[in-house]
Amino acid sequence: MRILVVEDDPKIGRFVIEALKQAGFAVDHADNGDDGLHLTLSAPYDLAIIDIMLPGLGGLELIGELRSRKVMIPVIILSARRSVDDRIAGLLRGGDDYMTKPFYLSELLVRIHALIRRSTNVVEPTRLIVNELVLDLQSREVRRGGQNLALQAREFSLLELLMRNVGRPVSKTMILERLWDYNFDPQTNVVDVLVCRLRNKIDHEFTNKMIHTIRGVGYVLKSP
Amino acid sequence: MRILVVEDDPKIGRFVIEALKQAGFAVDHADNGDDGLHLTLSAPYDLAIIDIMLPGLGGLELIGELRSRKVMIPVIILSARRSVDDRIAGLLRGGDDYMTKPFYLSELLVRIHALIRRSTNVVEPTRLIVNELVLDLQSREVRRGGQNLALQAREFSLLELLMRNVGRPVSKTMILERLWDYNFDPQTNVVDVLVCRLRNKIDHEFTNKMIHTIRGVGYVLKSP
DNA sequence: ACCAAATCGTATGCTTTCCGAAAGGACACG
DNA sequence: CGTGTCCTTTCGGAAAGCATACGATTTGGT
Repeated sequence: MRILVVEDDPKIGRFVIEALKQAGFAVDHADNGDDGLHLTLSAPYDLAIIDIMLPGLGGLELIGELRSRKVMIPVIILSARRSVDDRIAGLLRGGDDYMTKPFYLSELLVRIHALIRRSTNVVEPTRLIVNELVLDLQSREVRRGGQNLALQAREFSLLELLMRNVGRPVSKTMILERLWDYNFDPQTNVVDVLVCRLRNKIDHEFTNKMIHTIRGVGYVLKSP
Repeated sequence: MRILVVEDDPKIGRFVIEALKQAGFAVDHADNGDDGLHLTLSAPYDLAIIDIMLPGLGGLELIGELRSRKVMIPVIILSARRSVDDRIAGLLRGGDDYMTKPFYLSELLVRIHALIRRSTNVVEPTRLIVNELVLDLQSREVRRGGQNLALQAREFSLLELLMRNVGRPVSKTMILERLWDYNFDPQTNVVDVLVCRLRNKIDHEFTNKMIHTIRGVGYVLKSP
């Protein structure tokens, strides 16, 4: 899940970004409206969190631009004021939400999940299960056949991605985009290495391998 | 949820009222005991926050009046003094609480929610138990395997937070937000230090460690 | 009111753990 | 059989976490 945060206050920005990363999202950040617009147009985000008060292109204008260009990602608006401005109300579609500062992070997270659920029409499960492989998103635990596996952050995200696409191949580019910052261009074989590391933990001591390579395309997770 | 604040110090009063409003409560304010009494008798509040030192009718007398008229709303008493006065103790019912100034806003909010939960007959456990670890919310005592542990206020809160989320990781940002005030400057390692201190008391002399680190995310409490 | 003790945020090094980079071998496919 | 893709291992810098020390502030007792 990729989230764009458009917020100029460095303190709040850092705070929110840090929290979202810890919650397992891929997060990009813009500290003004113009950069925000460019990013949204160039990368596929699942959600945007936009402050109203921005230098240059304001939050409202930004949203207006997006809507007029038919970019329909759900938006959470951050505002310092308590009451909902009419202009804000006008811009918000059904898939949007509104929060006043200060807010509790837990509340922000709840709303994010609600919005994503609504916009994708999918009930977000707390655990992913593929055959004997179980990944618990809440406790961040991974088990294969009763055995607990200690994955690190990146490996965990990769496995999550693979499990959400059981049977469907996931391309290397896809993995790159989902797990690393958008403008990260590795000249190296990071993805290969990551897959290798994940395999060592998931497949190595099992006869039935679950991660398969599709040459020239990417990888698939298959239940044996 | 309607809350009445009876407080004559304008600075503290504004501070608390603002915070409560932002937390989503409807707040009324009286700056002396007599007005406080009239308001309580004329409007149905879910909770009252009453300062002890008041001009005119004092906080204690106000509570006494309320109780003798069978107005049974839960009360949070604010006092400048550290020790619990006997007269206060006598007036407090089960549904009341007590705080000394200065206090952390976050703590006030926690107590408000606890009180409202209690008074609305949602069962609120008085003690949290995770395996051999017992935390008593009322007496504020913590024991692990019969052994009594002396925790600081912050350590206590942290342990409470962890115990309420057994098995679920609690992110550092979450801890910051819950134990300190909103967007407290996270440039330091307060959380690390606090966790370290708590560990020394909870885990240090035990073989089964209960607090585990999840790199890049936060901490979990696990029963061994 | 004063002093000792306790508390708690900050600063600072140390240790551990990640994870990207690189390189060479293995394998698949034409 | 040759080329290109993929796998695996190793290495080192960087980051995250841990522990300790210090000092400002608060607390509590005389």
